[in-house]
Amino acid sequence: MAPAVEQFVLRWGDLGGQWGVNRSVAQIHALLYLAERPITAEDIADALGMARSNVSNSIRELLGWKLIRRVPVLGDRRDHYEAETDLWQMATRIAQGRKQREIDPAVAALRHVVDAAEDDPRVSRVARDRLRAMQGFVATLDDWYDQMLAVPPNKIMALIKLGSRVVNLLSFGRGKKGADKDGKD
Amino acid sequence: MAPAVEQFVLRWGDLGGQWGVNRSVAQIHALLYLAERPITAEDIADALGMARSNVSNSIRELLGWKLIRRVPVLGDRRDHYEAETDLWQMATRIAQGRKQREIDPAVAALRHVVDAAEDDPRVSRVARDRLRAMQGFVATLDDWYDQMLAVPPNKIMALIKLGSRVVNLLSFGRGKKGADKDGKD
DNA sequence: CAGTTATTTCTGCAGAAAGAGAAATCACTG
DNA sequence: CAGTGATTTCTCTTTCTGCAGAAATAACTG
Repeated sequence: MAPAVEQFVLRWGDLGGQWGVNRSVAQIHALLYLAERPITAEDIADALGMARSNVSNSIRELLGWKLIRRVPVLGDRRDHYEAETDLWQMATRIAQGRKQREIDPAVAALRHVVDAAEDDPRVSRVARDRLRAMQGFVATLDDWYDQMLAVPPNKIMALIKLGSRVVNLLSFGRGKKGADKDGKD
Repeated sequence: MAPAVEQFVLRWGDLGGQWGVNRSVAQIHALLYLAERPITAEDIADALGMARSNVSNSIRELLGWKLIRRVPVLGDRRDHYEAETDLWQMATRIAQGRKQREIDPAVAALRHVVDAAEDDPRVSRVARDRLRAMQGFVATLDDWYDQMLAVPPNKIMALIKLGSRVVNLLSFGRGKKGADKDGKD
């Protein structure tokens, strides 16, 4: 394996660790992302020096995230895998997964807490207000997140390319300071 | 401590754990967020049942993220702390912190890997292309992130309230399907 | 300068998580 | 039904991380 590829695999694996994805999973994903053609589980285990079982479990997780897919290869009974290479698809799927697994439960928990606080006279007025504020805020973000995930990738890309200029293109460019016209507000 | 408050502290603490913030830090933050008035490190240790030293370290971290601040109290030599209660400030500071600590290193690492790949004949054409694509993608997102953090909170809020309708308000609403006018594309 | 309060650093412990490998089970093919 | 590949489950080991507490240091006050 070329040093650069190896580096990428290692870095990506490490990165995954920081983001709550386990290292093996991230490494396998990295390897498949750079692979020219579909490869088998055994090849993966071989290339990365990890146990077959570990590869099997990790593949299962990656399939769950829809970041890789199984592809049949003529004349070979073994399963081969290839990665999703459309980066927007990738990003979207990761974002969806994280939202479902982390954000949604948080929102639910928060709602529950706020409900409990409403009925409790021992909770100060200040605390109650802050809880409500937090709940509203999170709900707003959550809603936004959903909407953005529903917008087709190419349009999102256009939005991003616009960057902060989007602010000026819309009506609320009428802020106090008049002349910040170059995306640097 | 009222049950609802305790619940919030616990939930928030737990949530922090999932996001790479350690539990004590998140709990202290939750407690301060709901507090009516500035409180001392000792009170915190007391309320949450953790060691003074632990509180001291956690406070230091929270100060680093600028999520809480020190405030003097008349007639009391001890230090008191209060939380930032503006949720947009909070979100912005967390986002900035995470970017600095996680995204930026990743971008740098990726750039490094791409450079290495360019000079290496052992790296296949496909792999090289994919690395470049990844690098470009991440750089774009990184740039966007920076720009958004620079936009004042109230404008961001306006954008978010618009949600996916923002797409239609801008010129590239001329997609194939004509009539999706209610934010549900 | 003595006494009090805060911070900081270091060390050790405990719990959680990750990964590896063995073995059992399942599925398919000829 | 024998043989091969794949998945799944279980357990063991190892590694990490969080947290507590002790001790050293620093800052301030009367």
